[in-house]
Amino acid sequence: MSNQVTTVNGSGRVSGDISRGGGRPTMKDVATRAGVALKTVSRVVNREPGVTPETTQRVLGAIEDLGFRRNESARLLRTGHTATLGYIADSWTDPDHAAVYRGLENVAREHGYLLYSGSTDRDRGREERLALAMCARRVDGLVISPSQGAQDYLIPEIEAGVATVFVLRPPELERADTVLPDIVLPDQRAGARLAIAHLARLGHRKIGLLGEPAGPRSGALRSGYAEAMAAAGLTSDPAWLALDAAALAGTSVTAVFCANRERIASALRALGPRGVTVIGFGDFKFADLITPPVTVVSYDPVLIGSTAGELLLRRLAGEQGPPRQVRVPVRLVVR
Amino acid sequence: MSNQVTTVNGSGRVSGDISRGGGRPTMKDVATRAGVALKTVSRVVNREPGVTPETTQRVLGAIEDLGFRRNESARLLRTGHTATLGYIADSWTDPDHAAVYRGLENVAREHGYLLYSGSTDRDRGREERLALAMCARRVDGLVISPSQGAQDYLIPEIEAGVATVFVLRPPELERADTVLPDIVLPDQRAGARLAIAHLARLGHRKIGLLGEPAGPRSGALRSGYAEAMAAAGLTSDPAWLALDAAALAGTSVTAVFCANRERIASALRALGPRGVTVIGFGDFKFADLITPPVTVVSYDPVLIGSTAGELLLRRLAGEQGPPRQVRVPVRLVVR
DNA sequence: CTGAAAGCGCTTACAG
DNA sequence: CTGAAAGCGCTTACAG
Repeated sequence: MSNQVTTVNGSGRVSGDISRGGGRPTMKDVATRAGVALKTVSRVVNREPGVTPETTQRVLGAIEDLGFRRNESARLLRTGHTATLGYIADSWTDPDHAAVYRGLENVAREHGYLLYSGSTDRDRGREERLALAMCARRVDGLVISPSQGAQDYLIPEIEAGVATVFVLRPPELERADTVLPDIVLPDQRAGARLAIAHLARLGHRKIGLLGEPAGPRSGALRSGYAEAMAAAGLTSDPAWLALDAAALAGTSVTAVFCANRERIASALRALGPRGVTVIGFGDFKFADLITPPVTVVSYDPVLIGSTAGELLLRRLAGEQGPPRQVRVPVRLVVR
Repeated sequence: MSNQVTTVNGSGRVSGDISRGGGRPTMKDVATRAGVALKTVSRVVNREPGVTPETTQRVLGAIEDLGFRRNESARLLRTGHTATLGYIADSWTDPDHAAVYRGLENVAREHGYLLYSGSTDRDRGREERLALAMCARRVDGLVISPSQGAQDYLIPEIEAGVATVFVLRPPELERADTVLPDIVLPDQRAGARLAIAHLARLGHRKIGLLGEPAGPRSGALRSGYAEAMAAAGLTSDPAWLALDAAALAGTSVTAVFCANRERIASALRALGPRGVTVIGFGDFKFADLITPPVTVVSYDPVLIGSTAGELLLRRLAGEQGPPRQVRVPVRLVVR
């Protein structure tokens, strides 16, 4: 797409130029104008009792006249906490990460927290820089989708009291709560079992796997697949494990199990109307409009976000105890 | 989907309970430990010149021993700005709003800004509360996707120096920069023209409109459609303007122009394999997998976000002048 | 009912 | 090269 943009100045009806104003009024200014002490302004602003109606009116008048709005950052500096949480996602264009944010924000809003956020594109360096920048601003808590690699940089922060919850993928660090879908835990293959069992029920016996090219996580998926095949009473040809989209059309498999949305799309594009059943991890918008129909293993990412938020708030409320591992159920969306 | 989640405590291998630590070391603590004045610690931390290597080493040692990390919020309070921008979106599950965030974050990261963010679900009250909460934290700038209604609550903030840019939809307030796709400006119907002209080229003469049910924006779309029909030399039946998904199947139209992604999906679901051509605003992931193929009018939301960020930075750098209206081009994705 | 002082954790302006 | 004091905009603890 073209990067060209068009700029038009003014609308012909506007009041004038935009210029940066100078200096906001402070409580001190309000106090001077109202002829009271700083502390009295503070009392009025905080609705503390023990101020006569007349004084209150004078102060409120001065606030109105000056357009005073309290500097929350200054208040929070004195108070010790910041009423801020941070969220570090992979990417805003990944629907799961965006949906986790929605769930987290719901909880944050209800409890008066504001959110810092940023994305890493799965770059560990960006993850660390973002997390430490948020900690330097003294966020009360952090929700992180961990990139590949250790999270040791967080240990001093956690010890200093930053509540931390990892979501969506298991972290290496074992000193924080986690909220994961039931498909990524090493000892639980609920997702793979659901999918393979469904295909077996439909009569499929030759089921291929379209996974990640390589890396530490591809092994977990493969063993999950193997386990699920065995559980369904099926044997798997080693060749079915090493599939990529191009090889797919040349095999004898009648169904293919895909690691994620991108793989589902690759399989559909490679196969065309060949009658091979496609199933995989991750539902997506308007998936119901695709022919042939594609069944998916799905979970509720919004629930992951809200659960992470609630875990965070409980820790901030003082809950002690070992790290919690919360599993969000997966389900089959049959099409 | 079930709301049931499973919690497991501990992993059997962890070092112990999670507990909130107490108190971070401050510069004062570092100064005491290093046997220097506060100001000297500040010099070392800020890499100011004029500190002997020996003193520097003592201070760095104390920082290391204590695990000191400067409180950025306190520094910024003194400095006067916050190096923070705010982004207020409709919803994180709307791909356009998430993509705008990506573009904005790219610019923010390069320039050392952190981002507050929140979503409104198109609720004006939430928009106002979020924006004012961010201003109370003294964000330097704000990027807002405006909900229905006036944005007058922002006037004092803009006058106090909060740089503001509206994105995606035109605001009522005329005192801020805007970055909009070329389809929503009242005097520019590029998007509608592109779509209708394309259909006319394919030989369609009876083209329906599947728009918003009602409201102030449905009128704009209808006149855009009418204008585009006239520009293509076609006449439009009033009945084709009042379509909903259910009525669609009963009309004689051979093509239908849809206001947004949701309408595209409704049309496809209602029509099935009926041979009516569907076209509309808004591309989406895996749209190429849908049969019959659907052509869309699209734009680059990431570019909207980065452009908004650059506009913001220019204002923060002191640029004066009338509000700028930036238009991001739309294009046809033919399928 | 109201206020003067000290402090949150840092930087700025000035002195030695 | 180093430091003591004042201040960013607020709240806390105490006094009258």
